[in-house]
Amino acid sequence: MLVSTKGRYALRVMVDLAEHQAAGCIPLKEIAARQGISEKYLENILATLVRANMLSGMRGKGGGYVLTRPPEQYTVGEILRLTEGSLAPVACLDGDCKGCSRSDECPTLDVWKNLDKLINDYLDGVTLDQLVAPNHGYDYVI
Amino acid sequence: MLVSTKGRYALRVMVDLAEHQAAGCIPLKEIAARQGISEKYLENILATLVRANMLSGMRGKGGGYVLTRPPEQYTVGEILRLTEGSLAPVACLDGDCKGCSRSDECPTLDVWKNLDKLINDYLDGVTLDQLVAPNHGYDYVI
DNA sequence: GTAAAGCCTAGTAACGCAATAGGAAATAGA
DNA sequence: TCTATTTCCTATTGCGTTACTAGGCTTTAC
Repeated sequence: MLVSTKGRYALRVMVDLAEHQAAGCIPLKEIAARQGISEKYLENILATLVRANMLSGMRGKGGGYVLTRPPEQYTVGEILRLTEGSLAPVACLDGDCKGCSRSDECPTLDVWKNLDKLINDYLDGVTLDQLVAPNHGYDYVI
Repeated sequence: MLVSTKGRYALRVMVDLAEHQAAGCIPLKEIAARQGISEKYLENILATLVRANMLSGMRGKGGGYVLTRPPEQYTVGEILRLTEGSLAPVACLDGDCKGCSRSDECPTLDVWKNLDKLINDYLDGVTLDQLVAPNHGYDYVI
């Protein structure tokens, strides 16, 4: 599996925040309820996004999370690479294993490289605003 | 990780067999040595390929493995789908989880579907003969 | 008959994933 | 200042999958 729950949840949450950005700070509780994800698990995921400055978290009463940029400036690729660690389709292209002793003569390496580029290019071409439902684009603030 | 060692090894072995097909039956021992893969582990992988009729195994002295079709009739996609079970990039598209209760409204589902198609289409477009090293195409039989 | 090969069923150690637990620190409002 | 609400931080745990390993049986050529 290329993308685990962590990455999938992260993406859904980012879309959720984009859809509700007009409402300002959104507390984790609200996102978790809306998305049907355990609050504790979401905490981990949001922490990763905050540390990478994709979100900012406001503590205390009335706090919550907000996007740090407009939705069109996030790509799906960067969100997934961050939360998954890597989107490499095989270990051969991923950090540690890089520089396999057979890479010079490996007949399959090009397939993996092409696949890797295909995946990353596609996901880097999709931005968050493209995933926001049309009817949510202009939330009214109550 | 989309593709594990099982799929990677399977692909390398298939290429190896394609390169040496002129030599007839190739015993597991020889492939394992050439590819630097544990014999016992390779056994499992080859068993899967044989059961799917991608290879045939000849028992007894002088036995070994041969391709059942010409290399240009194998796609990388079918080899990997067989050995990996599935090439779906997310669990949402894979057997059990299919029909997630949120799929009707999921804003990210299209991304996964597109990615899935991209991956499978690419891998189905690459055939085994394209991975065979040029100098191995016409092995001399000794 | 024997050596060389594939076939078959288990078993196991290590790892990563998904989730949980418990508390510390910050903040707004009463 | 007290309290409720919220994020932040560091573990820990159960579970399934991956990557192998073990041992024995069957087939076949010489």
